[in-house]
Amino acid sequence: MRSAPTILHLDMDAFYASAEQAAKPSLRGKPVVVGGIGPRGVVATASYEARVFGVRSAMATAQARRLCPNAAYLTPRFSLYRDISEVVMGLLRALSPLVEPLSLDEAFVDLEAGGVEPTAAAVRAVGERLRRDIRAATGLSGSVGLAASKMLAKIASEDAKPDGLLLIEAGTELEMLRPMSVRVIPGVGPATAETLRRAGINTVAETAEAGEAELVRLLGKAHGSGLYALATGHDDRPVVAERDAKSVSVEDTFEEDLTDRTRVQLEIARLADRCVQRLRAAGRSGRTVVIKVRSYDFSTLTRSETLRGPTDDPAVVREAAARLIDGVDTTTGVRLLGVGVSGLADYTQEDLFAQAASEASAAAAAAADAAGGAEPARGSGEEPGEDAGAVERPRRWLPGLDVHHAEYGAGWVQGSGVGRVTVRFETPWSEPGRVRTFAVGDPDLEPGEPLPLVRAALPGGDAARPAPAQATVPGPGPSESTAPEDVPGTPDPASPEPGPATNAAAAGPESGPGLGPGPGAEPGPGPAADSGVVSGALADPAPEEAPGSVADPGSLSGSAPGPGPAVGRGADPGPGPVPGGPGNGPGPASGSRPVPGMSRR
DNA sequence: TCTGGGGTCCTAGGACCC
DNA sequence: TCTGGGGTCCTAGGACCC
Repeated sequence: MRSAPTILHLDMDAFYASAEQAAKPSLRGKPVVVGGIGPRGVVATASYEARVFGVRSAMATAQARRLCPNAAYLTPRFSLYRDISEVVMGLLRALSPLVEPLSLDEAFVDLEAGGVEPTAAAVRAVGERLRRDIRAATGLSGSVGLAASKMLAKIASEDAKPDGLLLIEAGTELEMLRPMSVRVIPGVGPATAETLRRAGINTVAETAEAGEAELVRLLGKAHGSGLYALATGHDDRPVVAERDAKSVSVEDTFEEDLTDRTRVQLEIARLADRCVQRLRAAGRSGRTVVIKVRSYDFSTLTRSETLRGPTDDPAVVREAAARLIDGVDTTTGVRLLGVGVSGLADYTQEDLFAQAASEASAAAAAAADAAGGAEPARGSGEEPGEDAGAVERPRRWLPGLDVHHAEYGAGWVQGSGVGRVTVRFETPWSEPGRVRTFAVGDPDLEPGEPLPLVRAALPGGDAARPAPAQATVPGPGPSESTAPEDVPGTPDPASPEPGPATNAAAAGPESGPGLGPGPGAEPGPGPAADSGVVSGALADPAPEEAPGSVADPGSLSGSAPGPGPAVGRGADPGPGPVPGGPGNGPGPASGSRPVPGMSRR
């Protein structure tokens, strides 16, 4: 443990949800839930406004809908989050060469290695400036923890949320730590906490007092002694930049359990291909192929096979995966299938044949796969049955998706169904926009790309101020990089509507076209993933889609068509003036309250 | 309307070798 | 002709994290 709080931990506040609110002015100040939309989806991030209703990360989306029916339910747009993350990580790297990202929205920074004077005052100043810079560059807030060890810096940032900074003075660590629940210690999850609880250990102080021998007896060697060290404030884990991945895997949960053996084999082959594409994209090859099978009852098993040498050949991985699935009984129903490769080596063999093959498949697979890799409930259109090739995918207007209209400019799909698509025309820098409805085949409407949240966040840029109409070009570095991939492939089923309007949306169509598997469902063997998306959001009658809301004609007028009564939440954005309803300040961060042991993202 | 997707690390038993 | 010990690799499962 250092003698000065020179380890910084940054955690962006409600990252995905905040990014969506920043991108969609009509959602600011309103509950937003980002995650899987389908019947088996889970919440990735809930905005603070949604947390007030009890919505939490990792909760089933279905439960979230019950708790907070008026929230806007959006599918994640990873390309956007990745772009924002790159900007943030860039700011961190300007502070020190030692930056250790933990995910898109979290990282440790070793300020000492960055030459920051090891005093509380200097370190605090760096943290405050960082928070300002992040807000200026991304429009989002992040919380900062500063302490003498990784564990404490992380605990501090959690405590500082939202939109805060907490520095733990050297020497005061134990006193702050001891009364806390042992769950604050990284590595202590539900199972470990329960084991400890049964032994009468609930707090950090009790953990320390139990002694190392007792902890090892209860939890095993590594875990026990590791926990003892952390509980007594000993944490010398260094901040390490750049760690090579040790495995690559892909998996899909199906909307309905698979029972057909042929279908299971087909999905395994597809997953193997997607996995290899990712492996190759990373310039790696691997030696051990693993498949994962989750049954109808959620029990999960894995089977693996180690090859004689590393490979990045899709046929080899596909065959290994096929052999493995052959030995698994799937007659009772399969909920999830996965394929992974571990024992990674740097990709060396570079024969032309492989190269060509990879490029060929790239085109076909790129969109679908990239989307797949990035999107949970993707429904990228993987064509049923057939093989790659799918150049002509039916256009789907899934809620949340960015679009561009020849006349009205940039906007996003709020919902679609029955041959229509409703779009809200607004950009990150505009006022909340209006909603308009078009026929799904309207030639003036086309898929768009995520727009940068802050104008001119990049080099070339500097756009003084907004010029709404011009939504297109400003692709600043970041959004440009990945955007192309997933835009098209990214189906975002989402839901609907901000505030009160949501109701309308929900009510309307949802009931309309019959929810769920009704009659229309079963559109075929579509890949589950596929169906996932479509039916995901809401109804899904025809093969078309119909998630989201159908737009309410009412919204054309701009005002909230709403269900009149609408729960008290803010006024409808419509064209209206400032959104933030009554209580909430505009900032996403505001209405919040940290909720103790609460969520991550 | 139970429970995503992408990872990491640890444990434990068996095979195999010396 | 019951029987030791150690090391490494492989497989399977589980806990945990974001």
